Amino acid sequence: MAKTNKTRYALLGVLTLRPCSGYDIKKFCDNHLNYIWSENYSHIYPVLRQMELEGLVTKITEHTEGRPVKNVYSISEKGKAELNDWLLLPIEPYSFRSELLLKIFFSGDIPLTNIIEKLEAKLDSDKQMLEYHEKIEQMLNTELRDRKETYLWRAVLSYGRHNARATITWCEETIQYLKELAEQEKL
Amino acid sequence: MAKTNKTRYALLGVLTLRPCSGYDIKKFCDNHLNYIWSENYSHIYPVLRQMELEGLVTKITEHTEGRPVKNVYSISEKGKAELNDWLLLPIEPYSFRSELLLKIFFSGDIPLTNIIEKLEAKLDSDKQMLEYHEKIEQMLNTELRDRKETYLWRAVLSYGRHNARATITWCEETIQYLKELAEQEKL
DNA sequence: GTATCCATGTAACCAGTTACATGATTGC
DNA sequence: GCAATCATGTAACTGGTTACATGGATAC
Repeated sequence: MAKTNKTRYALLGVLTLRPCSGYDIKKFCDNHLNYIWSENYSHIYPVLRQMELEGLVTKITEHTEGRPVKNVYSISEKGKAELNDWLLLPIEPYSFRSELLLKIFFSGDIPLTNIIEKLEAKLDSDKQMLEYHEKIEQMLNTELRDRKETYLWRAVLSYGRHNARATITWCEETIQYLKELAEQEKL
Repeated sequence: MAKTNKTRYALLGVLTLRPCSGYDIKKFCDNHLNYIWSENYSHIYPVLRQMELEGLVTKITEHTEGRPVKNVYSISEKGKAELNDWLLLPIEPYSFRSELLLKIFFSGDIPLTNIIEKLEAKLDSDKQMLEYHEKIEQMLNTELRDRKETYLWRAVLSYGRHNARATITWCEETIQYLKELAEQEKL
């Protein structure tokens, strides 16, 4: 069997929070799950249709004047059951792949300045990630504070923070280290 | 164009270190790149053959008595050039996905004990990862110490260490936090 | 008048996974 | 006698990406 399709569970998960269109789901992933999960339209729409056929979700088509037609999906009892079964299963082994680390590993003949540039880009993006976490944190303390899942979302957020900080520290250390090496080479 | 095939660069990279068979490459990935990159045979072999056709690698078939035939590949000048071009390019944006975090995010109706189990499994695997890092560290200080790329490998290893430690801390904190919650619920 | 947002999809492609197939040698 | 290692591959599948296609409404 091929790797189980996790997209369906991600979509079902979002639908437990509230009924959504494909467009809403995409927005939710981009705005709230960005640092955990990502999806794109061309995967969301077919999976939603497939799940409708399987009876995991139900569709209602909304017509509003002056707006495009909107297909709003809700999770069914069957869908909830399937999601629950999956949530209980242990985590499948995951093969980590990092283009950045792979490149550095084989960069013996690449100018140090080029490697440093890559590290600085990574540093930037992880700093931005931390700011993004701040925003989510604030949301957890305001509009989302009364949802029963808040404590879990806080835990998930905390993972992102720990790892972003670790990466930032590593970037800074490594940039420093490579810069010192570059200095020595010049002498 | 679909996401560029990074497997070829990983294979080319390994071949810059020494000529290898597909089997050797797989072993190298498992033993040395485990925390950066992974490959499996059914991808390695076709990609090697493809790269041979493109003139990026050359093949020599070794016949040794009492052993299976071994196809040893070496990187060509053209292959080195292609690898180099890729190494110089900036890192492509990467969409992070974590099954563990996704599950936790949607585990509002799942028993806390189940979530804690998953965290303990993650904690274990990251502790093992740290031990594995120790081994590589020792290799860097002994048999690999005279290779010119050692300083880069050290940097890569350091990433793994920083992130494993961050994850371990997060797991411990979160387990603690959930256990306290579970206690409160019992009261 | 231009960019962004809302909204839904199809077509084509391909990277990577799982399962299958084979067989000799070495170490416990 | 059994498991692990050495060694190479094919077949089938599918998840996910990119590119393409459309078009009205709203904000600047």
